Amino acid sequence: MVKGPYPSLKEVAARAGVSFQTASKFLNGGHVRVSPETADRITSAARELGYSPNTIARSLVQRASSTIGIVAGDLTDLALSQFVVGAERAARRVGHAVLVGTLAGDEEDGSEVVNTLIERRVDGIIAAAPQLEEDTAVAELLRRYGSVVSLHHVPGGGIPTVGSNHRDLGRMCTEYLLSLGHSCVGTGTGPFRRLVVRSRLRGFEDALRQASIEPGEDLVVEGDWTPAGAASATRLLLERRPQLTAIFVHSDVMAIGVYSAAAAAGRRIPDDLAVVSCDDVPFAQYMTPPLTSVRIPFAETGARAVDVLIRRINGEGLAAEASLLPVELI
Amino acid sequence: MVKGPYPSLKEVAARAGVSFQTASKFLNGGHVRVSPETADRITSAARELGYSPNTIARSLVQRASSTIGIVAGDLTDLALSQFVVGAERAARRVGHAVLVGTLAGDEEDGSEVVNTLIERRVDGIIAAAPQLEEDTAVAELLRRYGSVVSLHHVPGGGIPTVGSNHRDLGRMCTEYLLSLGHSCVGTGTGPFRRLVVRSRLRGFEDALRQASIEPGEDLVVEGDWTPAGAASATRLLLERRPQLTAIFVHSDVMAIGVYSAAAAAGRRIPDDLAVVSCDDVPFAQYMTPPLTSVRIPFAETGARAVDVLIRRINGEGLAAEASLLPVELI
DNA sequence: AGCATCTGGACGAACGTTCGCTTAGCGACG
DNA sequence: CGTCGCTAAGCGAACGTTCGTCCAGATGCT
Repeated sequence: MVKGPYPSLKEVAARAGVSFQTASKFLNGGHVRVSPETADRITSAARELGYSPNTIARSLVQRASSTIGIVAGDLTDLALSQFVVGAERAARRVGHAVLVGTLAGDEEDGSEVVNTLIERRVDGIIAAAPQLEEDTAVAELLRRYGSVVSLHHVPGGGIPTVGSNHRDLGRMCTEYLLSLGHSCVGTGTGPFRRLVVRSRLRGFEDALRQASIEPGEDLVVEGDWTPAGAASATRLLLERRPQLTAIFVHSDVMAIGVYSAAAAAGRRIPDDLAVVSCDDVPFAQYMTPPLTSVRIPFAETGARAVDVLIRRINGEGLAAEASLLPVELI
Repeated sequence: MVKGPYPSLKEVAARAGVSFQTASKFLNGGHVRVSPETADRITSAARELGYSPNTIARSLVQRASSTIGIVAGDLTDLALSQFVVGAERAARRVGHAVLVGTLAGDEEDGSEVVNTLIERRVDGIIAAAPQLEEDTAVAELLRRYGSVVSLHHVPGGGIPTVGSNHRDLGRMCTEYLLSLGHSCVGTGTGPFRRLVVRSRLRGFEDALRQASIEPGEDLVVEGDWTPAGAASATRLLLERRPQLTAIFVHSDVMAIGVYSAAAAAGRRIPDDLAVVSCDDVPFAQYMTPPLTSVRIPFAETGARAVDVLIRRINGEGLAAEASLLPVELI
């Protein structure tokens, strides 16, 4: 219960018999020459008093908080939480703390969250909330605020983005199904308004065309990331195209809905219906039958985002989109 | 790209023709009487300049950062992320920001994370990392630091805890299976070293005894939260007690492993083997067959934790364990 | 001996706030 | 007419650092 009044540099210095500025230089300020004996006195004074530097005061004078903010969407989403974990680790490694604001749920005010971060003078902001794709107010706020990196496309552009190449991902998944010998392949997607979804869809079409198959509109059903949506998408697909033998869905959780709908329709997986999805959640291989899924390197993306952000904070240029590569898995 | 030099109170005040202290009182300092006209001048000066209060400076003089720290374990765990989301929302509602430190992975140093938070002078800390149950170094650190609330038991005690009543939960799940007519019920648990696990186990035994069934040791197999562990636990259970017809597992993700093992053993669910678990992950009802699961109010627990913490920060007593209640679900 | 150079450390200022005390102006009251 | 009380605003200090400059003494060189 030490609490409240932390010992300050002044007290440490007094005990060591030096000026507090000297103590500051020695304790926090890197490499200043101090005679070995004073060094010793300061060190032990600090230890005895249990000195802990006050980052707040430091931030004030340095005008940098060594803190970055993350505006996160629904952390409950595995993808996002992996991203945040990756980002936090990377940030800590470079001496930055992470302030998170969640945007989960119905209509929380994005601007409010961002403003909270700004008032706390974070050095930079990472946007990792899909719903920001449609929020022009927040987009404007972020654009005005220099150091920002986003996981998703931000309306109006001008903000560097990190992520994976989802067009490749869509193509890869589809090609995998085609390579298995399937010729009638459908897809249950996420909401079309998301850029990722549209990218994956293009990849899907790419692959079909390359196999000289016309990617008919009836092969595509929009979903909403939920198993329920995926289940009804599957029903619809099977109804439209009874000869359908393969499905590419946009997330592992959706795949569960596909399994469920397939069972209800009396289709056996993978004999009557092959399924491939993406995310590679830890339980994918334990589903019956095991799910084929593409791993998306969310944690690495988080680390990458921090990397780009720090560079931006330090004023080093670059604005391009950084892409990372996905890997197949069974 | 406004960046760096935010306008300060002084600049706002200069533009409005008042002293900066007056501007401070009016803008941030609650209800001070100011003549309507000056109020107006200050307001518009602030708006024109795009003034944003500097929380850092405020924290320095007030010796309170309006920030709380969360030491979180693996955020990738749905339970924990729900908790964090709940906590963050609650914190924001009372004007506090949230600094997270993750402890995910092998051996990250808990003390280091906690120290980072302390150096940033968070007003209080919420511990939400299961592995802290075994970390006496961090426990000591937290105990010395007054305002702490934990989601898990902290070695040495002295730290208030929030959570659900897991003994009741264990009993509830087991009774449910018994009420279905099963008389040979087994359980696949989490690691025994976790208090939650032991509590649930006691509830399991309570229920069996109440039904006049001897809770044999061979009905219990320790798992590790993973589907793989649960699958082998299931195999072991079925091997020991071929007449087993019901299983209670400690998480929905583990339930997936049970399904998988049951399928491999040729047991049909729920005809040959009934399964109940807890967490109520969103996809539980879409598994085939739908999973019966107990909902644990993680988000509410997070909010509750913040509540207790804030009270502690304000010096209002109370140290007891606060419990919340779980609800059945199909 | 005189001067430049280095070394260990002190010192003042600044960062942007909040907080408590003081003050100028003004109407009311006895 | 002197005093009181009120209102609107100003002023100084403090919070715990970092940073650049300054200074005294010791040492080296000629």
